Amino acid sequence: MTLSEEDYIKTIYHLSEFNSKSVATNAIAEQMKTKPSSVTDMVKKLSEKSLVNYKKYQGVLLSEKGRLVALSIIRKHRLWEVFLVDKLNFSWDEVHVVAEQLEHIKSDALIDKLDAHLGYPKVDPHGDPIPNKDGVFTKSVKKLISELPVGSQGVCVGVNDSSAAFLKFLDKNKIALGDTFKIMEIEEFDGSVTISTRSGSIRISKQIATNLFLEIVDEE
Amino acid sequence: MTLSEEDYIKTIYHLSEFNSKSVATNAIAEQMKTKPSSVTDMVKKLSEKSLVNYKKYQGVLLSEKGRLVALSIIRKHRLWEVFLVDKLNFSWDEVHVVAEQLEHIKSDALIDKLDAHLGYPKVDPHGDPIPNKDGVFTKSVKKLISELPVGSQGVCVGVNDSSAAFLKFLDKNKIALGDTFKIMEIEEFDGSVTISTRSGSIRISKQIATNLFLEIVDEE
DNA sequence: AATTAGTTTTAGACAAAACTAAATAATTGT
DNA sequence: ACAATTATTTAGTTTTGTCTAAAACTAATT
Repeated sequence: MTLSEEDYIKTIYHLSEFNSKSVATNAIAEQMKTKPSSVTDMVKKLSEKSLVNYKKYQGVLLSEKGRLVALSIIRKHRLWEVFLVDKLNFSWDEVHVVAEQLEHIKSDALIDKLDAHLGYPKVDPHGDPIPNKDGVFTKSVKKLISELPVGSQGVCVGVNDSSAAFLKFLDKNKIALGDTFKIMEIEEFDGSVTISTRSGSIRISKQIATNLFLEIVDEE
Repeated sequence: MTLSEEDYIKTIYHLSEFNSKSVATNAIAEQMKTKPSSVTDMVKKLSEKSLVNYKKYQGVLLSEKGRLVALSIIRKHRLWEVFLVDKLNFSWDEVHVVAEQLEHIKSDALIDKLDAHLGYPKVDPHGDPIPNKDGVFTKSVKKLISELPVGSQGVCVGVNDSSAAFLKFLDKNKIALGDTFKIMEIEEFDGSVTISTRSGSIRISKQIATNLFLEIVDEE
């Protein structure tokens, strides 16, 4: 597998992760900042290696073989992210770019030993699940606060908006990654949400609630 | 810098590491398992970027700029080797191939943090020195036992011959990487050497002495 | 000084992965 | 239903790094 092939496989996986419809050439091109014609070429090549199922004008879907390749790349990406945050003290929002490079390192032994070194983590620093060697993983349970019902409880694992202003707001309100929150009350009128934290209850506006991800603990 | 350019720079560095003569096109080709014509093409390209000094038919030498690039790649390679051995429990002889991939990861922050995480090591698992950020490093003090005078003391950091038979011999005689040895006596007649180890003195043949590297501690 | 053996460079070609421009298929709005 | 729009593919180039084969150079020998 070339680096480029791996990147296409990964992109196709992510584009079909939720809606399991076939993926459009244009969507891939846009995501990868390349041109649709380049996508067509590569998709033909991947199809010949039976990594994707492809028919002209019909979009693509990963084959089972392709899906396993994608999951092995994602496994590597997420394990490296855990390493960068837990062992090298990177902050959660700096790791993606470096992990995009590290995910292409080819060595099964390396990944096995890294996994062991990290204590077989189940999720990466953004709360996304880490597939095991066989591509098996628990569904993501990462949700925006605004999507959760009263009573939900979870660990804050990420933000949508990483502007300086927003991060400053979080800091001021003593909200940090890794904190555990519980949804106490949802105000129907304006969508604001009251959450309880270690340091007491606070009310956050709808805008904040649509920018904070929790990883829910009591779900499988 | 492309991956390929980095590999050429590194190879040229190693070929001129000891004899500071200019490096022959053929030598580079042989080392890199490529053809002399390919080397010429690349060397022209590197010359245009003033990474090497090159005149037709005269061989190449790294420029100061090129030397610093080489040292930064070597720094990365050796730091990753330390990581693989110290943190992931790879054995000293498995790490080179993986480190050849890891050395190309581009992130200054990553290398700084890795360096700190490893405790700012001075040498890699083979006893080779690790350049600092500015390309400064202490000369290698790695020597074969057969090259050392009586009284020398050092840490065993590597072997020349990594055949199963040789490794088995070392195991049987309780010689392992990381052990400290002192040269007690050299037999002129057959070149055999008596060394003291933690577990007592043993005599090793000249053949063994020319296959074991020590890193000398009391030298600059 | 000429020959020869070995090394290095040139020239032309190829594969991979991208591109542009043009052609063709699919979809959508009226 | 069909014209207009949008999406996709085809065809032909470009770039990077490689290759082979042939030409040119260097150095050593006669």
